[in-house]
Amino acid sequence: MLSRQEHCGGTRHFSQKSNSPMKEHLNDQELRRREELAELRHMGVEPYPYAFPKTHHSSDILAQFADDNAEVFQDVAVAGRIMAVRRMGKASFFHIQDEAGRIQVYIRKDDIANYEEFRLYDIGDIVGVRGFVFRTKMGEITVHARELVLLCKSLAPIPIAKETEDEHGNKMVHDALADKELRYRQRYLDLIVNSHIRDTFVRRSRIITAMRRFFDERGWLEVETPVLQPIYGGAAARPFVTHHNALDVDLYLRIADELYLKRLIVGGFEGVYEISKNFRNEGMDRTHNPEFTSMEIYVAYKDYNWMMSMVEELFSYVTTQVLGTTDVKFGEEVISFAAPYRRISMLGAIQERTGHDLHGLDEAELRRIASELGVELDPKIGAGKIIDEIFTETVQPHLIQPTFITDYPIEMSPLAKSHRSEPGLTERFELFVNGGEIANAFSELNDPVEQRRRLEEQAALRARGDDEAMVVDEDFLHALEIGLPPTAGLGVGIDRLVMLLTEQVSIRDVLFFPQMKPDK
RNA sequence: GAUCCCGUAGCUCAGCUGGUAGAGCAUUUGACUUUUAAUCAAAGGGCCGUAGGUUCGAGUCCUACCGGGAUCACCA
Repeated sequence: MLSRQEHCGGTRHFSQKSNSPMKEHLNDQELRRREELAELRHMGVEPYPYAFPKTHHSSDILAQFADDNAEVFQDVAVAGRIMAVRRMGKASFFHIQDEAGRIQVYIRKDDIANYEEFRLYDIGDIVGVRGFVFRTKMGEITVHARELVLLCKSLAPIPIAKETEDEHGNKMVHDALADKELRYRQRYLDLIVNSHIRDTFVRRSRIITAMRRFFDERGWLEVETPVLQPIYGGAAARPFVTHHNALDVDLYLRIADELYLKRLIVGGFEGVYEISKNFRNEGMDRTHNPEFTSMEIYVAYKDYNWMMSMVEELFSYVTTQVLGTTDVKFGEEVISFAAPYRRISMLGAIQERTGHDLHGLDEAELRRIASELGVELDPKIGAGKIIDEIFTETVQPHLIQPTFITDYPIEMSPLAKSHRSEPGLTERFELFVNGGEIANAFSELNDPVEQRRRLEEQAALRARGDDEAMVVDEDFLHALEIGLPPTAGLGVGIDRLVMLLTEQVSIRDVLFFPQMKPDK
């Protein structure tokens, strides 16, 4: 027996793990586990074997086992991470956790050849168990082990959360890993210890899968376009810059897919979509991560009216597929994604909410109304942005149920087609849900002369110091000169959609690995 | 970028107007062949985020910095 009490030397704070290959100081638990590892090897046990033929998930057994069908479960093999151990001398119970949940295992010295080995196992180790299923006298469905195999010796301790129920059946969690920084930095630990957060990410995956299926069924093609771009475009945002050594040129990480996808419509595809990471070099907060996922789709021969109907179908489909209903609970609200959604123009929505008709007003008049409404304005912004500010302050927070806001000022929408009947506006809509924007779409501007003029206006803004204004992309303009058919385009912020459908208020809770400052 | 709050054992946290660092769980040793927050007995474990300062004396007070969280600003 090793004398494990002799190790009371250096300890290391749990959160200060460095990436260096050599750990300078091991705490007592880490030292002990290394000694156990050596002892296991000395006993001839391979602590890192190659495979284990498991037959069941924990949930399969718990769902299907009944006392009168016990013979069906005479020979099961389960595997997972040890999460709790109760040793009673010559017999022990422990729980293992697999992808689907937890199940209890019972081992007895009489039944297991390597019972002695078990004293060298720890919480966190991964084991395989072969045996039969039974119900303990306390009523818990349990695997009675005939064979116990170590599959992975864990060298670093994991925080142990214990869950109990009070007399009312309310679950209480003790000693959970609650520190958000640790949870984000070591998401693998978070997933082990707070296994319910897995559900958010499973749902995220299903949302994206449902979207793909919806598009694929309609014959639209999933495509990939460059992440590294010589000229960035398609949105108003600051980019990340990187450098290609062989070409000796700076490249930008994409801020949007838009301009490349439209090139593909020029090339003859009639429906293309892309689900991809975009990168914006801006602030981080509850709703912004520097890299985020968006879905953009472009369909030829359609306009934004068609696109609104498509979005209604899409979100009805996705919510039904993923949640089984179009009614989505979010906090106190129940949001209905059943079609149709309300459609109202931006100016109409402002008039409805404030009583002010902003049609045809000049900048001075708009500023007067803004200050009357208590909306603070940057003195540099023009008429279009003033309208947007008024909208954002007075209308947007009230848009809880899905609402299409249509017909945005032309200055804010350099890639959208001018409105067919409303001067100064574009055929653009955004979909607002629960006070936030989750989709943005337009009838795409395909007049190459007008597009050039609009991009040159952006360039002028840029020259005056607006570093988010767009850059003139000559190749994109050339593509438009070749000819883009009438096209409707849509972008959906996937992370925000996932937040909405998983009842999360922080983007960090729908990203496995949110951006963090480097750990020191 | 601004403001506020937080940083004490592996985890969750207590530590009052400054006076020798605490609890529960986890860990170690012993007992225990149907336990389940297992139980019972004993034990080990702290650069009190970092660096200065005030003080006879700082986990506690002051300053700066680092890290985190929240709110606001920015960001379609």
